Amino acid sequence: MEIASKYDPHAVEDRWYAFWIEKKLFHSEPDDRQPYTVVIPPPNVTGVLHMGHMLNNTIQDVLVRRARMMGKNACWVPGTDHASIATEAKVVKMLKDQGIDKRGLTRDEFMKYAWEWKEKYGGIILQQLRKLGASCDWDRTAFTMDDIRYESVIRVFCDLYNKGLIYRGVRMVNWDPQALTAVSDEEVIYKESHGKLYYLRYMIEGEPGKYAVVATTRPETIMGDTAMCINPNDPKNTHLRGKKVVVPIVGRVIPVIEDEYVDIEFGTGCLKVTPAHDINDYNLGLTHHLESIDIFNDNGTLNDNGGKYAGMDRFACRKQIVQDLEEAGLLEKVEDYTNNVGYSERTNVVIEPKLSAQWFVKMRDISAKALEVVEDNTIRFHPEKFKNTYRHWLENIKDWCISRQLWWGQRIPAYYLPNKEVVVAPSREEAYRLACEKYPGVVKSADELVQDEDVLDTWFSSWLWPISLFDGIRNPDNKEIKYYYPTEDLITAPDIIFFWVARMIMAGEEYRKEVPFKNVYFTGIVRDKLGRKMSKQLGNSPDPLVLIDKYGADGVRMGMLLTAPAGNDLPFDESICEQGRNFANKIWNALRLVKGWAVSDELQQSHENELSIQWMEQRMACVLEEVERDFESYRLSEALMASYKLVWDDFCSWYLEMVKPAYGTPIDRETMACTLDIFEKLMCILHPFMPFVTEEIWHTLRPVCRAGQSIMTQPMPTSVFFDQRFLDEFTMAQEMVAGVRALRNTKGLSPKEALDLYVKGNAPLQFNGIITKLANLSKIETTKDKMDGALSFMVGTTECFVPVNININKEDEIKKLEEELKYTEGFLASVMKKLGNEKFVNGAPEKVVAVERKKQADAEQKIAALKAQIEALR
RNA sequence: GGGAGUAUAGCUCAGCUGGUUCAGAGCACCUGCCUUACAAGCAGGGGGUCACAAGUUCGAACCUUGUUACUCCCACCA
Repeated sequence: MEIASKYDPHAVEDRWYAFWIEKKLFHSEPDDRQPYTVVIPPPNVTGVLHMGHMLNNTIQDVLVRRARMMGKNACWVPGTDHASIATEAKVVKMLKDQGIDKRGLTRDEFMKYAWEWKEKYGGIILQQLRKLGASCDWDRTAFTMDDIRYESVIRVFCDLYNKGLIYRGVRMVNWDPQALTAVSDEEVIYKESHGKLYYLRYMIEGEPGKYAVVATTRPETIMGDTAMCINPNDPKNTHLRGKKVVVPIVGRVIPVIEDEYVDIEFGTGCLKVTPAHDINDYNLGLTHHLESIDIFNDNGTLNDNGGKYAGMDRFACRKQIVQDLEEAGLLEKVEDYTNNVGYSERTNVVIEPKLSAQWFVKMRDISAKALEVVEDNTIRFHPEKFKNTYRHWLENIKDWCISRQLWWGQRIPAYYLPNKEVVVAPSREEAYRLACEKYPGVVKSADELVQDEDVLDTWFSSWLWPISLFDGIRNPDNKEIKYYYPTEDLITAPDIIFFWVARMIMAGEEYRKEVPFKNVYFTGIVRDKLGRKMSKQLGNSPDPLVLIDKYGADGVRMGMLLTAPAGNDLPFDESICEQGRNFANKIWNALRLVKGWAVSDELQQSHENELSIQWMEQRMACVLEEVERDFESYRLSEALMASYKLVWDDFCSWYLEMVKPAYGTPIDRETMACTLDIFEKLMCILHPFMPFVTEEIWHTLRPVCRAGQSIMTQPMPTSVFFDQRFLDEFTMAQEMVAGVRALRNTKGLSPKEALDLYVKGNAPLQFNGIITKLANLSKIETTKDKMDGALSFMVGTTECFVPVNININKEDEIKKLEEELKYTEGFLASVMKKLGNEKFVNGAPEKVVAVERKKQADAEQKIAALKAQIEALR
């Protein structure tokens, strides 16, 4: 059979993915096996695959595939998130491009367009995940706004409302003037920005010519000023007590109030108070019962309260008002100033604090248990340091603003009566019944009820995800939720620990009385070579599909995993995918080698081959133990590295060379069978990391037996007992081989020329045959005496001699030996110093002292040998 | 402003309870090889004051304190 000398992922990947789908190998149904459930962090339905998704989903796939091979009923549920703001913005833009203005549409018309858009363009990302090899149960694909999830969200809203955990209130919220909606605190990104600090003169009423100076970064908000505030302990402003001042330009007379909130050191110690447009001013307004004057329209332009500036954009107004102040002589000075300004995460416009009526979830009670289960490790965080972040947030938690002034989302099931009362119910009909019950005679038909215009925050759907995916809100006792919940591992990025992770834990406690997952694995953030976060704006993110095309899905998966320890940022450089690609090719060529061997039934298995197999199996057991430990502690990159070295070094570089028959000669059947077994097991170990190439090779190794089957469902090899002493002895044999090779290298001896090897001291005699083969020796003998005129090297305390025909440069040899002697003597000296220290000998554990004595003996022996060799050369 | 974390080879990282020849791995690099599986390869090799300083200890990459640098999170003083 002809096998191409280079592995070509293109020919393989799509074929096997189709095969897995066809055989329904990703699909899970509840059965007797132990469940292993993972829910995907639902990507935005509008999203396209980026490197963060690649990392995140590769990790999930590794865990899921491994669990499946370990005999668990693995279920990885995919889906997408409706992403209110992002999606609505995209649809609005699309409509605009078609010349349609959203404001000219009814809600229903808009929703129709939005759903059409979603059906047409949404979920591309799920298609892309297939290229990566993701073994999601696609039959279960869900959407946060499909019927089950929509209804679940509505039910939860009603339930929490009835429990008194949801309320409507007027609060200062973060207003996004572009998206025209409130956003939660978590969606505001503060960025340092360079602005100006304006010093404005507020004339004191009744004292002509006298004024107080106020420093502000936002002079346009003076129209909303309803007080000036000073600190009662501020000596420089005592003269302002009880006075009234005149707001510049506006002319309104406002009182001077006193509050310790004001920082005496900042500016002049005078603060203008604009309760409608600053959260701190708002709080001052509450304490001092100030009037609130809202000067902005929802889109960030000034409203009628802005007087002559009405209709202007807030930033244009700032410019104009500064000019007007200057002309009026009311601008004292302007300084450069750097402060933090909040931007909307979604639209990147400056957030405007705004008073408005919104719906909130009371967080205090609902969050208490959520802290506990993480503190007591019912849910484990990997890495653990994120517990700190989590604790800090929960201990300072604020109520969650869940209403959004958008159409794309679950519409809030609150209905207003003509008498301004509100009822909350899952449907208009039920709301009507409820209204009749609570306020008899107020409404005559359901049509009279006016439903709240707002939709719910997208996270208000996502927080139910692990439950709603299995319909556990609507049917809390159904078979699926009982089987699959709680899920096992959650893989997510640390930046949504509050948005999502914390809230899922709360929802889990509230609706299942149980945690939603047992482990949370926080991935790092994928950055570029310069350490910048990869983002669309910067254009520094490679297209994952192009990478897959270039290096193969297996290559990219491996590249990502190799440098991605949990919680560490991943400085991604495309070149690391090469390592993955090269590895796939390496295994591929091992396949070519093995498949090229002719098998003979006549041949007896040699002792060397038997030993080689024994070693390889033990070595595999040893590494498996390590891999299992790594998986238990979620150290995936280490598990992969250990597997990588097992295959490349132990299997390819050593084992295959050991059993490889001489060119043109066959291999015995027994060794061939064992080699295939080992090779298959290695493919199983690698399968979770590199699903495609391992499936292809697994089939090619034994095409007839494996037809119609998949490596996916093979049992994962587990570690068994291994003899460490045997492995150590082999290590010594390896060192002897390496010693001979090094001699050839430094002395320019051809690898083709067979050499003799004489060994003085301890040697792993049982491996002589193997050493002979790998080092290309004609013979290997033990000797009691050192040999003159031969090249030499040492393995531990064992001396090895290789007689050669070339002239030995005695000076060079002596120099080399003397260097080693010097090092060993230094080493011995440090050992002796330790052993000479009474406190050490008495204080250290016996075992440690014994080790030191062994070091001493070995070093002394080595020094004697080196000295003798030098002497002989002289 | 508050908190957390990190600092080990050119790069990315291991290094567990302080003690094994403990200073490691992979990549990169250097040298020699197209050896009939693989140059996406083989064989061999060089490379680190474990950020800095002090302390604890018989013994410190590891524990303590301080210093410096970087990263992240939270808060949002106009």
